[in-house]
Amino acid sequence: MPQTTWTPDALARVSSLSRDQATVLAEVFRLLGDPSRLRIALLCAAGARAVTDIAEQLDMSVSLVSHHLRLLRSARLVRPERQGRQVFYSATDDNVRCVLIDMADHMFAWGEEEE
Amino acid sequence: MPQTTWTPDALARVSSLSRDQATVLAEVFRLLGDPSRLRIALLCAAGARAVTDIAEQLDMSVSLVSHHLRLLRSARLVRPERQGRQVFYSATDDNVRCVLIDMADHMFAWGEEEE
DNA sequence: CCTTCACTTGAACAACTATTCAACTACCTA
DNA sequence: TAGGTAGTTGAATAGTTGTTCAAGTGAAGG
Repeated sequence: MPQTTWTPDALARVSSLSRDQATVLAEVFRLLGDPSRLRIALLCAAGARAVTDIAEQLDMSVSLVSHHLRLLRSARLVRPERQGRQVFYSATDDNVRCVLIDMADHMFAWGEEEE
Repeated sequence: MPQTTWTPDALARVSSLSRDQATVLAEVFRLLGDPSRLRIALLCAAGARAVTDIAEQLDMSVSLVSHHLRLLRSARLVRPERQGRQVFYSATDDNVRCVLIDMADHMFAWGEEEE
């Protein structure tokens, strides 16, 4: 059930973003705007995973996954953690995890109901 | 306050998107991944606006705004409505409006709190 | 009809991006 | 130390994208 009213604050903030604010915000959207990267990000949001495991599960080359992880890492969307030879990646914190999963879940449900 | 647990359903759905599902989902993120387009989309989400007004308010050329609106339109994120010589664009429905504003508001707050 | 306003469209171009391949580093173990 | 496993990184490339400019609609007014 869609919400149809927001606080004047939220509306004002959101509809009058400065160029700089929009750039920062868009950067995150842009990173999630690639199918491969989106799947990697969501996988990491669901729990820590090693690079090879991600590559295998998503049927991508390790190199490609690593390249994408570097971008997600530099935007602080995921965080690496060495454990022996493997590097486990996961969402940087609960906040990021929350936003990622909620957005995807929200938009996924939405995508299913139309048409 | 971040949510740290989700229904197994939501987690499973979100972390095991097929290539096709990821592509559809990523497409929307990709569209919002450009600063200019993001600002246009949010402006339309906040209320119906004519193309010239959008261009003026965001300091872009009318042509550029129109190009971006075409992309947002073809993804059914915005909807045109002729009124005399002007064409007013707004979010296609309350659901889209809700998702757009909530996502932006959410991520905007998040962007502010880090660092 | 002609003009003006409001917008759309197509071509063209520079900038950027996803992917692959090969070479490289880091860590473990035998 | 030698060798294998796990990941990173740089270059190269094919493809995509944002923006601009010029030309093109469609509607209203004279």
